[in-house]
Amino acid sequence: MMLQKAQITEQQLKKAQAQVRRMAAELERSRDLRRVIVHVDMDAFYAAVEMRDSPELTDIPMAVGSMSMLSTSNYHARKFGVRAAMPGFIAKKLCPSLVIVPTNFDKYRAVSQEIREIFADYDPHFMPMSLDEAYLDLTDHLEQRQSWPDSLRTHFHLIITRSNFFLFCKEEDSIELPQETVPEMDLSPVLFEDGPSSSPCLIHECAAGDGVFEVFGKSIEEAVREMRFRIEQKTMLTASAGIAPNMMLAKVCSDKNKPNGQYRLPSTREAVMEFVQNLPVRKVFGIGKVSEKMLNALDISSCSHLGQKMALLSLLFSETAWHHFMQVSLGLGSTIIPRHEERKSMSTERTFKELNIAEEQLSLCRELCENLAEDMKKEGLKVVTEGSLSLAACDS
DNA sequence: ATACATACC
DNA sequence: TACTGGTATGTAT
Repeated sequence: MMLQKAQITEQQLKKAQAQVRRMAAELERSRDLRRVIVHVDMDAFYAAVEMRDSPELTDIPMAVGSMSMLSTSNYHARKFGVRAAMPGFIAKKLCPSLVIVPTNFDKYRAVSQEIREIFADYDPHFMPMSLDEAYLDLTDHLEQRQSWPDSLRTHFHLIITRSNFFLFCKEEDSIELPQETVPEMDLSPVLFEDGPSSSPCLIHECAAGDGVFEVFGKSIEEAVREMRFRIEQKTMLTASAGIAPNMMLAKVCSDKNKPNGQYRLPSTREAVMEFVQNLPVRKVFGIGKVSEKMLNALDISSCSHLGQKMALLSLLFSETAWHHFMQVSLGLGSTIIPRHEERKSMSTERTFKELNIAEEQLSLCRELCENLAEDMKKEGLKVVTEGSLSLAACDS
């Protein structure tokens, strides 16, 4: 690429510059700042679930995974440089006291289901990206919200008092509470005891002073704060969120005040351009280790550099890659969240189904691959991906 | 069409 | 001792 770069003439660059200007103007015309896109991301998800369920893990560095590979680590462990996608045995060298907990996928799936129920209240067409994160379009919710009474924006705190008294609320629970406790609420608060020595009058005290419930406002920030609050009440886990006019920016914003925070990028061209100027290219979804290295070699590390070198990039990268860079440098991204149901995925099952592969054939392929893997190990060869091999065998 | 590469969680 | 596994998409031939 550097060789190619050296052969570029002044004239080529000039011509490209004109092209870039035309494209920028066209993209600018397509800019849409009307949508409110939110990216929600659970904080250190797997690790947080394990810490929640095992209190002895809360104050120590821990990670979820195995000696071969870690999925994620808690913030304590991150101080030692222990990261997701790091082999456990290397993490142990960085942090000898690290506790590694095996993954409990079923548990994370269950928690994921819980948070998705909350997401659906704000955007029935939200797009889950993994068990712990999702994109939501809050534009419609926000419009509805403006005419909502306070009661629909009221949510209950979980209170743990000295006498082990809990009060919290779930809309779907139907357990009755004495009327005088929380007046004028559509929601039914639930009251239950978790200790022998408790007195109901505590509720009155809390309701009057400490704010057992909270009324959230009508702004986007309040709506997102409310959503995060509900997630925390329901799962005892925290989430971070980013609010922006498109998916690309929302994703970056959700990382800004992590953990347990949120960040809103105002929906104005000026704010977006300002934000994008100082944004390291590596932060952008789709620009990974390799692309970063290539861009760095061209003295590009932030998105402002990206914008300055678009003409050069058009001569070195493919049309699609260049187009992506172009969008990024202008702070543009998708404002339409592909609908959950409409997204077609090439799942393993689907592949098998479409290729008309019988369960029998599949297990035969798997067996074949297992045998092959065995033989390879005997020969001292490294087996990288057994699962994908069986899929490849079927594919062929 | 196929293989290989990059990226994401 | 030990460096994933699943999915999507881009690039090269």
